[in-house]
Amino acid sequence: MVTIKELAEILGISRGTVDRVLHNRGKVSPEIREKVLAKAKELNYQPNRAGLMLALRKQPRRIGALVTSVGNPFFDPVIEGMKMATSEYEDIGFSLALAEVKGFDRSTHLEAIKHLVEDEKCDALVLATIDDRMITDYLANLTLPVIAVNSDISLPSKLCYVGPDYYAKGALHAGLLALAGEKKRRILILRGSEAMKGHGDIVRGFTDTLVKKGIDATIAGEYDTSDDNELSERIVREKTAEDETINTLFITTAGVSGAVKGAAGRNLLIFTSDDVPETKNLIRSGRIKWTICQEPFRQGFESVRRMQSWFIDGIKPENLCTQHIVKLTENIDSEYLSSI
Amino acid sequence: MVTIKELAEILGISRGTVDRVLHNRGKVSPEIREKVLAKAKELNYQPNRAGLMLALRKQPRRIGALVTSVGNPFFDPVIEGMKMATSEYEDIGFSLALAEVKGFDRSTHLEAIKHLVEDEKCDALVLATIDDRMITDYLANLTLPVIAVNSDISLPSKLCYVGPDYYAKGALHAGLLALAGEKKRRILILRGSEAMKGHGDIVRGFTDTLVKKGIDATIAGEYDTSDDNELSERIVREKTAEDETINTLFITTAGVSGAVKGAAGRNLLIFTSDDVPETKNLIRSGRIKWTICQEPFRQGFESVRRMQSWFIDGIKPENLCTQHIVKLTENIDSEYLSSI
DNA sequence: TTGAAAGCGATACCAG
DNA sequence: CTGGTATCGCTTTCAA
Repeated sequence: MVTIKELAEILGISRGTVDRVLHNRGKVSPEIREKVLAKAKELNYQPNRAGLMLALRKQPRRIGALVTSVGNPFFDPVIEGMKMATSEYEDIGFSLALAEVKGFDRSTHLEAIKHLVEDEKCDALVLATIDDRMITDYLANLTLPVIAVNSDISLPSKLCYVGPDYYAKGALHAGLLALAGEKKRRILILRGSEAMKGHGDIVRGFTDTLVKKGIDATIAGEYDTSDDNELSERIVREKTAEDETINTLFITTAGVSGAVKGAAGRNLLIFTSDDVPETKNLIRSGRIKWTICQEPFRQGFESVRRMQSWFIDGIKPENLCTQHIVKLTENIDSEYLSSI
Repeated sequence: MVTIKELAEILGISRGTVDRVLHNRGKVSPEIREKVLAKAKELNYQPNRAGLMLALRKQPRRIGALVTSVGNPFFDPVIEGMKMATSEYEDIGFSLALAEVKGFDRSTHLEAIKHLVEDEKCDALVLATIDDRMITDYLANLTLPVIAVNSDISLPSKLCYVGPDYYAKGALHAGLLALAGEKKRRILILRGSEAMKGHGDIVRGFTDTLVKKGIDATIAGEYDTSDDNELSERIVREKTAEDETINTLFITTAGVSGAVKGAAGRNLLIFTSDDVPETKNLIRSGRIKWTICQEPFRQGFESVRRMQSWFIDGIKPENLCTQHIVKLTENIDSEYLSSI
């Protein structure tokens, strides 16, 4: 509750000097430095956010965000969240530069990131990108703060990760499958690109947990559908024709409607991940039994907000693991866009 | 992006006058008033939050909160959320007065609320209370802003409600029960006090949905356990002895460990609401198959935060329906205290 | 190396 | 009814 001004008065020095000590800028004599630090600690000095924000607007900050939203409606609420967080602080000089790309090609991603840094002159990066050396090496050589959102990257200097634990998500799918009965399972899996580590983690979490729980299940096959509906449809149709024992379909990627079409006429238990519009109707009708969402709005909101806090009060943000929200017919229509 | 100062300069009048117009306080000549409003709209004037906050600390605000937390660990994270929201803005003069009571006795609640208003001199109320005329009549005669949290109240003047849709929660339980197999169900229900409307709504949502989905299920009985473990245990033991066809136990209240003890030796499918510590171990071990949580931390955080926003920028907050989080063994240990 | 002062946006109060 | 001014906490810049 003590302010810089009060601290200065108590110590009989000027506010400027106290400020210089507390922020390690400029030269201050060691004795005064010690005295200030001691007193600040004693009186538990905490900077006032309002004052901080007011002074901060002199140096506008641009936050660059990369999302693989092209052709993937999952990212729509993520972007909404980012914009919402930006609008809360735009009057103190924060702005958002959005780079939207399609898929997981590393050159495309690198190019988009370079655009944010070089053309948009961003002061910070919030990235939903792939964990590739070409990209992390480039980022490691920048001095910009980076937050990973939705999919984590191996960058020691990153501030934090905001997004789901994909392995746990796969495990939860297995838990639901166990709940759904002791029937013998033969499972066909449609998954997303290997380039994005999370896609593999979901499947691993799923299969590991099936084994751990001793569930009577086997995997009939695991295919990357490249988020393509026609490909998904063909795979499901062919595989279920080849192997009549397949009774379960696990779709962890886009291309859901194609896959479901391919399963027409067959009595499969189907479950998916996320509640993109394509999925919603199929959950409502009961054709898809459940889906597990991952708070996309919050991912966007929190990633940008954490970057803002980093600039405002310099506290290194902690990782945020978003919740896994199980959705059935009964709750598919509840709001995903919580108004925070 | 335009400020009051700029507005004043453009119009050739003082900042004080602009301020008076924009806040409807003090007297201003109609012509000037019109001019100011027109210009403000034209230039899309938005108050700057930093400036607002800085000026606001001159009038400290005390927010009074009532929670039925005594003997009910569900409210622990709610309180944490309230404290977290308070700490974010305490440097601009917000403080929290917490009144903790046990159970749903209306006189106890009214007394606690009066204490907040009269003794603690609170400027606003955030209440987890019962929807009783004695209480709402008292509140209606106050001029303080009120937000209902966790359980809604019939108070026309309340700003908003933050908490779950209990009926939907019951429906989701029914959805999960349907997922768990087509077995014929005979269900024993343990529920909380009628005084709290939500308790009844859960059961209604549950039974309505069982019927709607055409599930082969009957209710063996529905009992208020008063959150008491010994009573729960006795009821479960007696009822399951009387009626050997009972194969399902739905516990929507505290006293979970007692109820589970009473079910010892019997092969019941058990499910509950919320993940209080008492429940956690039983979910881990698989004795309880699932529980549905309701973001308690967020309820506390958002209710207080909404009240703060009401004071800071005067925007009437919207209702917030918290999500229903299905928890199985696989995700019972993921964090409930999301750091927002 | 340190002090003093201006400025950020909004409010409150005192004069006129 | 209106204008002017001090104030809030912090940063930054200019002098000393």
